[in-house]
Amino acid sequence: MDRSGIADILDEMGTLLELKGANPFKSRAFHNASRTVSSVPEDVIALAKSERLTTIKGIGEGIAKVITELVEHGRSKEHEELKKGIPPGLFDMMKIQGLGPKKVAFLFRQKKITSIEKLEKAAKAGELAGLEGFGRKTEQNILLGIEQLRKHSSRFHISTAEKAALEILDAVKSHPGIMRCELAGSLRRRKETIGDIDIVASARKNAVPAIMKMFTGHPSVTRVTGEGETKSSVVLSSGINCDLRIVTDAEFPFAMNYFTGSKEHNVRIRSLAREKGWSLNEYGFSAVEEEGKRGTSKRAVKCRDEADIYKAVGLPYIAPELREDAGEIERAKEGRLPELVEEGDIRGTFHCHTTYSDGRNTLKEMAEAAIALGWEYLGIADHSQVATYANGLTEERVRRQHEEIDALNATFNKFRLFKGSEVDILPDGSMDFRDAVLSRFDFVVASVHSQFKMTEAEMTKRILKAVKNKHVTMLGHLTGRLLLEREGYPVNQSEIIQAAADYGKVIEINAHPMRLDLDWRWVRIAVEKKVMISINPDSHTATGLSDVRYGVGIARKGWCAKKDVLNTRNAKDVSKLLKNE
DNA sequence: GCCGTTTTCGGCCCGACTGTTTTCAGTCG
Repeated sequence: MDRSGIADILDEMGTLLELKGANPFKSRAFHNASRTVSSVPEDVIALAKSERLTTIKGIGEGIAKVITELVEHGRSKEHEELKKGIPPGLFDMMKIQGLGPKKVAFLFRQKKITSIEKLEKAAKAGELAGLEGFGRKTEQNILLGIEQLRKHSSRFHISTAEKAALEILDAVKSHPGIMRCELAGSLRRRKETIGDIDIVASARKNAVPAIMKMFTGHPSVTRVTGEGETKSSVVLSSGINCDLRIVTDAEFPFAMNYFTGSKEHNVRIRSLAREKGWSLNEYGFSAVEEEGKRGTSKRAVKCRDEADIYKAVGLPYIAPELREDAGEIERAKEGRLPELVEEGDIRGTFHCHTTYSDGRNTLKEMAEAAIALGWEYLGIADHSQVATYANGLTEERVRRQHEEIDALNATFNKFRLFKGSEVDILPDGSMDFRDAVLSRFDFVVASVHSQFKMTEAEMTKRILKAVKNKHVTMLGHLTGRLLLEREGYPVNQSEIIQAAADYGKVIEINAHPMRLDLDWRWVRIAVEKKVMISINPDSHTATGLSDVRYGVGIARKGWCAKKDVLNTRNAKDVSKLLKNE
């Protein structure tokens, strides 16, 4: 069993423990271990085989045993024991807003409800109201929750969420009573997909009711699910939940920190605060009352911004993108946080399509858009010949495109177009152009566009062959990770990243918002193995070039420093690097 | 189940909101 399979089982075991009403800290240990397994840079499989799993923080004797069993036999006895008597439908039921493990387990025990369908039937028949802890209101909310679950997938692409968020954020910000107001949550942490939108604001006390009214009455709001003095929740027309929290200005940095999360990061920061004798919540630090020591405890710390909070717990500022409790706190303690790449460091990008294949804009228009962004170069990479569906270029058309690029380059002052191609990796792992043609490009992006239904081993072998091809400089949207509804294909990312390191290849972060398919965890592993990263928008339009920022978000999550990113180099250095030095 | 510069036992982050209750449990983030 591979890493993600192990992570899934551990997570499921955590949920099973919740459903069975086990010690909540025990179930949390499994959920934590699941996250750890999918995010540590070490090779979990190898550690299991050499009995060194417990060297990983958060994996002890018990969970190590489960992982080892999964690696060796593909199944775990303890997992199977836990699953006994728990219908799989209960997991679906827990996805309904307002239904957690306790209520789901209760409904199962009392009413033998084992699926969303049965739950819906019971709720519609009015059989739930009157049960212990259930009333009319809960029954209605369950039906609404089911409806919402069916209508919308529970997560949204960052680009969709950002658009919806900025619209309502601007409206709230415009209220004269607002002092500070920002996006928090996973949107601020720049995750590829967003569960809901969090807005944190500070405001004058007497303006709060009016601001809440303005928020819940915004045209993009379709349903108000909660309205309180400090917090209101709504559902937007796009189906995304959006929360607004209003605090005082002194509390603002604490609220920002708290609601930016991640939850796991917060837990760690709060522990650090505790070690220093403070309790930390979304409003500030307060002294922990020690028994018999009343009044002697230290004074609360005032913080103007988040950096002050980190300073108070003995850490340097940690950028939101890093706050996943994936090693950032240890690094911060050691003063070894990376100096993250910034959007402003980007000097150009690669893997862009034009009207030569399936792009919407001409070479010249793409170049002009890049110049308008202040970039120094742009890498053109239209499709290769086998991609007939995308109007892939024949050898003859490649020649013509190169002539046009040469002519355009002659007209530029301080800008350059690089000649590239997104060449298909054919099912047998060979490339879609002859070596003689490949050698004419400044760079070659190798991508899979066909025969997705291969096994993981077959697909990995196919891509590894391309990695070893000396004309290939860059691997295009390569992990085939399933992101929301998009089709994916299975590959062994570890092996491919290792091969990229061995053969000096560049790995692409596909910045196209619908194709953010390189998980930040893998970016981080690539960075640790010193693989060069390229942030490419896979743009088919001139306006799409600015999508690079989504890739920058993922790069930052993956701990990319400026030096790890190809696009931060000047044109001359890029040329050298792509020529394989 | 995991962890330990006080610890191998006894902690493990914390508050708002909701809907159900009549003082609180469950859920969420």
